[in-house]
Amino acid sequence: MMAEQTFTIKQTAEQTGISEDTIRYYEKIALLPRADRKDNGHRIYRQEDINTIRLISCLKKTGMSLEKMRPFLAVSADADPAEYPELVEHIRSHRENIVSQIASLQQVVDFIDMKLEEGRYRRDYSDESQDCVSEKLRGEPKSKPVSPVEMSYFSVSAKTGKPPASVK
Amino acid sequence: MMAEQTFTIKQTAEQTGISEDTIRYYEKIALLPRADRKDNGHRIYRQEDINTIRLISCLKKTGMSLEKMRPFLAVSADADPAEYPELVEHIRSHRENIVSQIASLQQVVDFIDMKLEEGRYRRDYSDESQDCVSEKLRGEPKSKPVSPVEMSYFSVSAKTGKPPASVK
DNA sequence: CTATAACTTGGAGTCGACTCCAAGTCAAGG
DNA sequence: CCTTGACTTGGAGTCGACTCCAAGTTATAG
Repeated sequence: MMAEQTFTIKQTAEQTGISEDTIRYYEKIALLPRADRKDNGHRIYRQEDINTIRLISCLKKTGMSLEKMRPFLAVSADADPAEYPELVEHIRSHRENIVSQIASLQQVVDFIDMKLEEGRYRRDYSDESQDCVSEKLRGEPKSKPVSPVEMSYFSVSAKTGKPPASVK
Repeated sequence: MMAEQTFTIKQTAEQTGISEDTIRYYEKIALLPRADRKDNGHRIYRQEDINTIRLISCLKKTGMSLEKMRPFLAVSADADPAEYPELVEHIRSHRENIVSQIASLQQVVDFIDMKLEEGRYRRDYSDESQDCVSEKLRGEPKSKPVSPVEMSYFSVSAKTGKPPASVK
């Protein structure tokens, strides 16, 4: 058996879709651990590292900032989450963010579908509908339903930015 | 009947969760149309404007840049999408983006669930699994199964189509 | 009359996340 | 030996999206 395959930074970039510069940048800000080097100083990556980079890329898609990723990577990298209860809370809360983000996204999809499908014979919708609202989320099929859900997620400040100007 | 309710920028900020500064900024970059002013020059907003701002906020959550929102807002603001076929294509394509983003997000949720639940009795997963992939999702709050996504979104080179080592 | 508050404007500053650059090292090929 | 190419480094520059500021206006309250 071969002693575990390794990759250059270029190969790693190709495999992950993250640019070499960005990978170095992640190392620079210590989001990634310092990669091992060959004798000539070149970085070498293993499958494990590629997985980590993919995880970063994945989390980025959820709108998580690089800073907030650190704890995730910690859990991912070493083992047992149960040993870091604080972290677990952190993560669980981000899970909720994501779930609500999915709802948000599904609503945009519904909104788009609505716009695209209803085509023309619509006169006024502008008063209550275009909050891209709905609530059921399923996968693909173009959903008709647009049930009135309170767009609670709208103002309740999802995650980005600051809290909504001190709610009275 | 009353001649349509209007709001100050402050009220609008409160209702939408978008700061006054940001609302003015959106106007400055013409993402929002120039708001009407009162005699004293203060901006006034109507329900329609608030809806538009909410739509922006909504689209932002889907990771869309302000620039790419412009066409969406055009469709939303005035009427019939069927009149702008180019736009419709644009939007349809973003819809696909979002759908795949939902898949992405669902996988992160699954990944988190996996990590949180398997708790400790897991030895190694680090070689192939932590691409935050999985495909089952037992009920939690609401969502049912979403879709049997493969990790195609993980960059063009989705290498081995190997199913995740059947988590759990 | 003053001062507080809610706004206006243009412009400057900040921050996260890259992205690019110059100068240097090293290995292989012509 | 010289060049080419793939890398290294530290640091500077860019870009999107705000966020803050100072100076000014108008309205209301004491």
